Amino acid sequence: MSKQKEVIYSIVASTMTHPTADWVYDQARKRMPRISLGTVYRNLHRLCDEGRLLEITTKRSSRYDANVSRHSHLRCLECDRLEDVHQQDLKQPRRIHGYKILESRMELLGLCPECQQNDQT
Amino acid sequence: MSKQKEVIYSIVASTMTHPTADWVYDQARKRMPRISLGTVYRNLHRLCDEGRLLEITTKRSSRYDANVSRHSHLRCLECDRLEDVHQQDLKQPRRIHGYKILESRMELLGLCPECQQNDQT
DNA sequence: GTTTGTGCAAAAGCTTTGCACGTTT
DNA sequence: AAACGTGCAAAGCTTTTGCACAAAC
Repeated sequence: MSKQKEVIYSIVASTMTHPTADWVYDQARKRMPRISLGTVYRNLHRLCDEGRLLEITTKRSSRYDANVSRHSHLRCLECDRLEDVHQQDLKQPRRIHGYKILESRMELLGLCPECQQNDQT
Repeated sequence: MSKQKEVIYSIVASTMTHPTADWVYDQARKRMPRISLGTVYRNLHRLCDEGRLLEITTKRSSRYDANVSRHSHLRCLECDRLEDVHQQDLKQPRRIHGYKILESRMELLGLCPECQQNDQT
């Protein structure tokens, strides 16, 4: 684990804001002024591959989360703010954490039949 | 409703593949060779604003869906294929439409307290 | 000394936008 | 003519990548 990777992980782990790569880069430069954005992206990907971070795809950009346990997200349609929601909070329907809920989407992620077959090859 | 907008809507409505803007552009050019990609993007956005299309954000790009009724999505982690899932199909847990399910995410979309306040101003 | 990671800069998507022109009313 | 939509091209943003160099093993 390189010094850079360690710093990047600790930055993501230290916040609840689900930061973008660019925000992580800005923070990282405070500690390592010569770090490059490419390095930030490379390490964020590696950390995701290792299962230490979660990547959440947003309209504008990807966001990263050090909480890799099973949970859902609450996103503001206006400012793109992203928050964690725990399972037990999901009982109330129209209002959670002060948000006015307008839509909910369930996304199931996996492998389609074709890709499962290709994997065996 | 301009001729271009009509063509764009009908292309999205004619497929179940949740196409990207680029794919829509390719199809549209077959009918209107001089249509531009900018026009495709502009009209896709207008159609979303009018509630006639749904935009689904993917890692790679945005995808569009003419089925605006409440439903969930099934996405292949490998090839990015996207399919609709109906509520009643969600009972079986690990396998749906032949997909091997690896993760599921619920996303709640709405307005955060701050944006609700700004809206009133 | 081989492997792995880095900084830098360029390139590669996808998407948006300024502008002049065309269409519609 | 005023309002709106278009085609084209340029620009904008996020993300990826090739390369030479540095660090780690």
